Amino acid sequence: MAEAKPRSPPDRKFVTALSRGLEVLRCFGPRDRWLANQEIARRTGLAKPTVSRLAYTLTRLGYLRSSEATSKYALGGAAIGLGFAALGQMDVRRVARPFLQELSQYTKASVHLAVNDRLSMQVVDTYWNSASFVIDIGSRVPVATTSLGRAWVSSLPAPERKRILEAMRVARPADWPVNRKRMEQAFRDFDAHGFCFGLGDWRREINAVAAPLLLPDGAGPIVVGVSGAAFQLEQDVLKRDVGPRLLALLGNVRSGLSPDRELEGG
Amino acid sequence: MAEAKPRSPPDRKFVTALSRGLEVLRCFGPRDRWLANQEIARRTGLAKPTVSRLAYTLTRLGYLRSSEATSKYALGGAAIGLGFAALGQMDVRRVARPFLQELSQYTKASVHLAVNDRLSMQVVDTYWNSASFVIDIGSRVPVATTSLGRAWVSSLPAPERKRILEAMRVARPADWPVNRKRMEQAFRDFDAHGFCFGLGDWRREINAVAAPLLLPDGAGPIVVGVSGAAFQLEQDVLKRDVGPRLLALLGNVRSGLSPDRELEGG
DNA sequence: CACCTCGTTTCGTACCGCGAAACCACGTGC
DNA sequence: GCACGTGGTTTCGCGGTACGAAACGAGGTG
Repeated sequence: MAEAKPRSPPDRKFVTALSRGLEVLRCFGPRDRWLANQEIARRTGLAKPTVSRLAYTLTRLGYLRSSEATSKYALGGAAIGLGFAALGQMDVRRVARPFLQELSQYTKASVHLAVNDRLSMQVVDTYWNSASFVIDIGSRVPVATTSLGRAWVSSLPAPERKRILEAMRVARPADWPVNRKRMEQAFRDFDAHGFCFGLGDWRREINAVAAPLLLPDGAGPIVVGVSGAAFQLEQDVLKRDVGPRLLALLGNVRSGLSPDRELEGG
Repeated sequence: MAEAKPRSPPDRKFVTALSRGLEVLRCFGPRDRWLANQEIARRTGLAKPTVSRLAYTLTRLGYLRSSEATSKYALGGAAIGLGFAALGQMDVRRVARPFLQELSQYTKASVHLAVNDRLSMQVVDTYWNSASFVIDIGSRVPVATTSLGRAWVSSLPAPERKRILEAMRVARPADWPVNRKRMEQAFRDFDAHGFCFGLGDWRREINAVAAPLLLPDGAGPIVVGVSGAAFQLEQDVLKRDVGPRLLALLGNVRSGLSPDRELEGG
């Protein structure tokens, strides 16, 4: 939704129909598997017939599938294919794997690799050893209240940083005062140490530390984080042991990516 | 102006611009990370300015990102987000995990969970213990030459089966004679045992067995497969030990999914 | 049956997206 | 320096596409 500017858009390059179709796909969060036409219309702010046509198109292309009993849609196989095509191109994952595994073993905690998507961090790799608590691949966690998210925001240049904070404020005005305070603390942490903390404010009893990895290929920053039971990962441990190890890991990963084969699609 | 339109079907419901935009995204295979405007135009058969506009739109929405040096695009974070949103709704994965892990341990081989996307099988979960060869999450393998693909085709009703085979024939005419023979053998295997084999014809020295899991939620069949070194997983072992265990596993998974909470979105 | 609710189809019109051609921006050879 | 080649973007008028109000249809309920 939003973006509804029927009068003013001098942006002749922007293809509205495409944008709307993708907006329909975006409706499907992890929470809602089946959405009715009307619900999609409500969420996107589009007219019913429009949704009907877009959904029809998406279904024909395999991005949606419709329940037999009709009138409900769910994400289809093509959507998965698309996401994994994107995932497969992140050779960071391949390079980082052994390091992440090792760190996971050492810390006896979970190690995550995440990318940003709007106001969420999308976990694209997970390693754990005996942790009872697992953020699975595919999980999404909020930017605002996790170390993963804070590390990501911290790594952005000032203007983008500001845009994100503004978006956060608008999205959850009630939480903004506390979020803002925590975020500013995160910036200080990042400047001082190079990593950010998450101390029980996403989930009680879960502490975490995370740091961004900037790649030279123009992609958004990737974030690596360690999380585990608070009694095991006290802030002091995170700051003095886990955090520095995390930074060392990032250095290893960075040099593991051959620095000269950029933009080579082959 | 009266009369007919000789060209496209009068499918007033189909939104062309959306379809084209998604076609652009589809260009990006695992092979090609960066695509130039022209290359996209070539692959999709669209006119250059059209591609330019679609790419612009997709970039603004986060589905693509453009290299600094301009003129090249790669898949962006939103694409990943979309795929994982779809993935997160497959609670099969959650339920199946312990069983898959156990089977992986028992067989000392890799165990995969895959869904179909056109002529590929998309691996959405992987378990391995000490296997040297790993098909990672996100890998795609061909339908035609793998046990995963064969099991999937075997599970389809006759008409769809036919359609897929036809698509396979068109896509790779040269390989069709041998593929057809193998596929027919796969159908016989499936009828006889309930699973299909892959014996070194995708990768030498890799044997595999796979079986489909049909879920009551109207989704396409999901496929579970075991693969490993040929000398460890001889066909006889696959047929007499691993295969039956695989079927038992599917039974467990199926009953693990509470059979009555269908179509219930959040 | 009348009366909901929700999804799809119709249909005329506004306007959106299309693509030939012009326009740029870089490289490259001479 | 210039012509030339290549590859991407912008212009702009036209055709037809996608939009959405309203009509239609399909289930469900009293």
